[in-house]
Amino acid sequence: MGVFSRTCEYAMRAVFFIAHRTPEGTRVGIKDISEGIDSPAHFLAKILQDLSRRGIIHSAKGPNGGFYMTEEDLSRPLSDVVEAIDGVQIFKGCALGLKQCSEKNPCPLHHEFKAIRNDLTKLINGTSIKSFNEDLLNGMTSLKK
Amino acid sequence: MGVFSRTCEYAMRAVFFIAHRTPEGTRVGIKDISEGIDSPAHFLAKILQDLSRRGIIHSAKGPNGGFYMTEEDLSRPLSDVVEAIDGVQIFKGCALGLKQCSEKNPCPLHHEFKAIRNDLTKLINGTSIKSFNEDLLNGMTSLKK
DNA sequence: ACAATTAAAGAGTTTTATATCTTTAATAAA
DNA sequence: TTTATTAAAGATATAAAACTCTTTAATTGT
Ligand code: SF4
Ligand code: SF4
Repeated sequence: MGVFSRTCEYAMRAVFFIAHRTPEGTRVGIKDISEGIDSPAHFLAKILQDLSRRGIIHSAKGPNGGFYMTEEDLSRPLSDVVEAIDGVQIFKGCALGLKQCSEKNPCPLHHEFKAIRNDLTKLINGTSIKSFNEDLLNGMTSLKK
Repeated sequence: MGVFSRTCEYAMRAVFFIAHRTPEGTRVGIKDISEGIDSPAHFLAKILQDLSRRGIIHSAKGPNGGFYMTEEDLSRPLSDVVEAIDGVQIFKGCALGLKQCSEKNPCPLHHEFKAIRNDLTKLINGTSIKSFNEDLLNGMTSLKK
């Protein structure tokens, strides 16, 4: 596995996809999303239900229903998605899996690892979904496989 | 989970522990190691068997047997351990789990993420087990929980 | 040769992550 | 009010990771 769990990868891709596809109060269905980001539809449904319950994205049932994101949703940092799925371990946890981190008595990887962890936190926490989305709209980036 | 799998965390801790405990041709048994790094003994045995088969550490059966590391073993980068257990995904894989990485058409996280991934690679690949071990011997770092 | 010690190997079990399928509830439009 | 459409929820199923227990093989010292 990479840095994030597969579930979390799907979640992030889906969030970018929804953000990209629902600019003006429109909605996008689970089928479109799962095809657009290449993930199993039913599994992704579970993930989006979870994000929706947490208020990270929004959804509406019925005809013309689907998933969408409000301006407030878009202004959230990507870390909200990651923490909802994978928790904070990736931002706070130890490289060697030790329970207590001591600055006084650190494990061999401590100093460099901490810097890397901080950079990751800064990237994921310090940038809004919207700003990633703007890159997508500018055609600079892509979610296609 | 943190950056590495739990199995990989055990492997790294065990390697540092063995390096620390077998300075002059001595050996250390699975029991001592598993207690020293707080991991399940039989499970760790499997992991060390694997590392031993790959020549990353060495072992000897019988009385006064156990695990040990040669000078050559110690000079290896920690990335050998990580790659043996978790593979190269962590160093090469995409944040969003996309299959093909395109510099031309990158995913939204690409640029910053790549930098972080490179830093991690540099840390794990660019430093020998011995040098971590020297920190341990100097009492600067610890594996105790 | 024999007994003791140690890792290696084999064969599970348990837990967690990932994935699928079915049924229900909400909404909208006719 | 009925039908179509959509997400939510529930119930499993499958696969992978983590862990345990038992047996075997190698080595040492007596
Ligand atoms: S010493 Fe550093 S790497 Fe180790 S657990 Fe603490 S913060 Fe994490
Ligand atoms: S675009 Fe960047 S983050 Fe995305 S898969 Fe490629 S290298 Fe990884």
